[in-house]
Amino acid sequence: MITMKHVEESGAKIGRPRAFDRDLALSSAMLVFWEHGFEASSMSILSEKMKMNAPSIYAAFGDKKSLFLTALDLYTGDVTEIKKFIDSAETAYEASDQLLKQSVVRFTGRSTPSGCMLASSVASGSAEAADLQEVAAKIRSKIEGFLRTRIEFDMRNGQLPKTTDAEGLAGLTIGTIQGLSVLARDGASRKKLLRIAETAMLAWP
Amino acid sequence: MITMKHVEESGAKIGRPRAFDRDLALSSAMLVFWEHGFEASSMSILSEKMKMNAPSIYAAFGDKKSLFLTALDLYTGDVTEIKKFIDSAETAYEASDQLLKQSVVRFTGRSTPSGCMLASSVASGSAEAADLQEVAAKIRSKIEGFLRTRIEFDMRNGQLPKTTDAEGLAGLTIGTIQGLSVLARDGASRKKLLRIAETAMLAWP
DNA sequence: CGTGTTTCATAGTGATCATTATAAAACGAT
DNA sequence: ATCGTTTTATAATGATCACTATGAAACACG
Repeated sequence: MITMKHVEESGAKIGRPRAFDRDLALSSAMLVFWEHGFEASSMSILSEKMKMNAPSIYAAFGDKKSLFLTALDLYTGDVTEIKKFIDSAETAYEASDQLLKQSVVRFTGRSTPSGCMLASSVASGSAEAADLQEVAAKIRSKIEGFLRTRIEFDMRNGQLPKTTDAEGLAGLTIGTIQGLSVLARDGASRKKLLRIAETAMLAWP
Repeated sequence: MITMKHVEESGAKIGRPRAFDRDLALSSAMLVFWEHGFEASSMSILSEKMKMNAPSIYAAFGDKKSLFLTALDLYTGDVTEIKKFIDSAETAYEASDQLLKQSVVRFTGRSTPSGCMLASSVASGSAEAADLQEVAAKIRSKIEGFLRTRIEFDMRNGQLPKTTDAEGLAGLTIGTIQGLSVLARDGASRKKLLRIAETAMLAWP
């Protein structure tokens, strides 16, 4: 165990070299989960798309749930980065507008599945996968909290009226993003979704 | 075959009587699909909740996809009724507002699963279930069309400005409904969702 | 070259999937 | 009571599920 750790830390290669690129394989797994969701993504198709045998996947990423969570991490990125983005925006309005527009762009990428992985991959599922739904819910809740805090900040600073419904606007933004994901998966064009996003911003004072 | 048809038409009972209530069983199936989605709803748990053996289910509803489609029909009801509702409303604004509010109520019912069966049950899935996703998409598209037509009607009648973005508002309404479903499944309260719905209506001119 | 270590590839594990074959049960009609 | 019909219940079908046991392959090091 000690030698193992030492070897890993020094970066020396011992034993048979891996035949896969970890980042690439994880990215492939992300795309599979993104497209088909957690439950409908079988280990066999994951194995195929990741170009890894099942035992290699388990050795590198743990079981299917762990793999999914790691892939979800790759999809969402660091949530504190989102907070930074929201806080560093000119206004809460601008932050929400950008969030919506960037979501639309991401949901309609040509080289990725349609919609939002966070929204669709665990939208429903068996009781055994309920914990994954909670993970997704918590991420949404966090982002909504960031937005709401920023809106309240703007209200105190006079950039938004004191009567603004921070909870309503933050919820609408997150809700609209999730709704845009559904429409994107239905095949709606980027142009149309951008128009819906613009329309949603009309709700702001 | 001729006798069979005749017997069915005349309503006479022949053979062993069924031990299940078709409507009740279908309703139970709907609840299962609503909660867990199409793929995660196994025939074994459907069989349990419907209080029917698998062979009885297949005899009465066909295969799993047919059962799902029949259950989805029960959930959505007659879409032309929705069109009637939209057209008979005072205004397009009122129709959209009512649609949002009724959706929230339905998504947060105490005796039913959270969220929208149309939105969550086929939000993702295997390639073999892609046809079901299309069915859901078409229903959404139809309702969106009804709304858009009504908005354009109001624009011509002067109840809405000529500059109104009918596509944007109709899309926002449908999108928001789908987004509200996600938030409902996350555990958001009816009160909070109603506030988000109200906020969405602020986008109207 | 031989040894230790790690990963690879194959082939399996039992469990569960949707679906169905089989036959007994329960009825109306004869 | 027997027959025809329909539904019941049990048990099985092959396929696929997530996951793993096993052993060969491929490297660094002595």
